[in-house]
Amino acid sequence: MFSKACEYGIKATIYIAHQSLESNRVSLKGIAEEINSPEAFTAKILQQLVKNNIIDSVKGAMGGFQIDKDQISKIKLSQIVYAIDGNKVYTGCGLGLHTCNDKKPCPVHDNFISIRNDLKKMLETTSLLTMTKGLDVGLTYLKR
Amino acid sequence: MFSKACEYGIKATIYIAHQSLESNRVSLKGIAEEINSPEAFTAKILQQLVKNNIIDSVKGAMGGFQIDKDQISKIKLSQIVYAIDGNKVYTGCGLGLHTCNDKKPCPVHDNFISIRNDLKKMLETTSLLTMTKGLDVGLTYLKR
DNA sequence: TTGAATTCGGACAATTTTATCCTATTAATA
DNA sequence: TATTAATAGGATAAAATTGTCCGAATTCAA
Repeated sequence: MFSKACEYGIKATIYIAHQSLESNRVSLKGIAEEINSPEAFTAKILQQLVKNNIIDSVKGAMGGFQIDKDQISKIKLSQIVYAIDGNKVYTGCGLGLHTCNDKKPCPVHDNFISIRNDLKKMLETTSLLTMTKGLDVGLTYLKR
Repeated sequence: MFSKACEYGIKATIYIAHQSLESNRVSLKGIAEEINSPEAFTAKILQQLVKNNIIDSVKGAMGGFQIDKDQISKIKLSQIVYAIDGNKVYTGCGLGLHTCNDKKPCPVHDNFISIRNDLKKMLETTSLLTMTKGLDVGLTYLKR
């Protein structure tokens, strides 16, 4: 569904948010360990998230990544996905046609449209805060 | 959502079905032209579909690809997708976790599960016949 | 002010996916 | 039976994605 890069990005953002809620700034190394991802590759993805104003970075010793506490409930899953995978999740035709719309639909257009809409809606309504919820009670997990 | 190979596979199968309904056997070349796909690559995909008993092939002059007329309503979109992309559409966790289930869910597990179920259901209930329907009336398209 | 810890960014490498090429095999038909 | 039109299949190439390495820049703290 998403690219590997996007999966890492989502997990990293959730972890950063979770730590930010407890006022902890986290390092690349810590993130990669916690979400089980290749460190250098994760660094690239974090850079993208920084550029897209989803997370903040602080350089230098004691530096790291963090998210403003009051942003955590405002950031939506859709923003993270968009920052890394672009809008292909939303726009793409199920069969990869360039022009596929209600007027010139592909043979599976109608079937896909509703599922795509549901997915879009879900991404746009799921907040970062929601995704961090289960973490501390050990209800949800970021690795394994 | 699907791989390029899978997209070509779906389009090719729809085209073959459409022609088979009119008792026409079609060649690789004709298929590739009709669905706008690279010929040699399409050949590989057709081989997979043949091996998975979704389409039939006839070698030699006047050979080509076809589908038994009475199979066309029985073949489901899910079979085509499975033959080419395997079961990752069904099983994969939204964040790519190895172990992600109701007992140890990832933070987006519940959100994904229903969309995934809807997708699965759609793939399993959409028949090849259904997908060929709009084609002859010019209601749906395989290229552009 | 120097050293250590850290992110940034460019270049590169490995892997996977997509695509091509060429030869072998098969079958119809002249 | 020879020719021709087709699929089958192996080897290879190109492109995209995933992953690594290393030096530069920045910041903290001794």
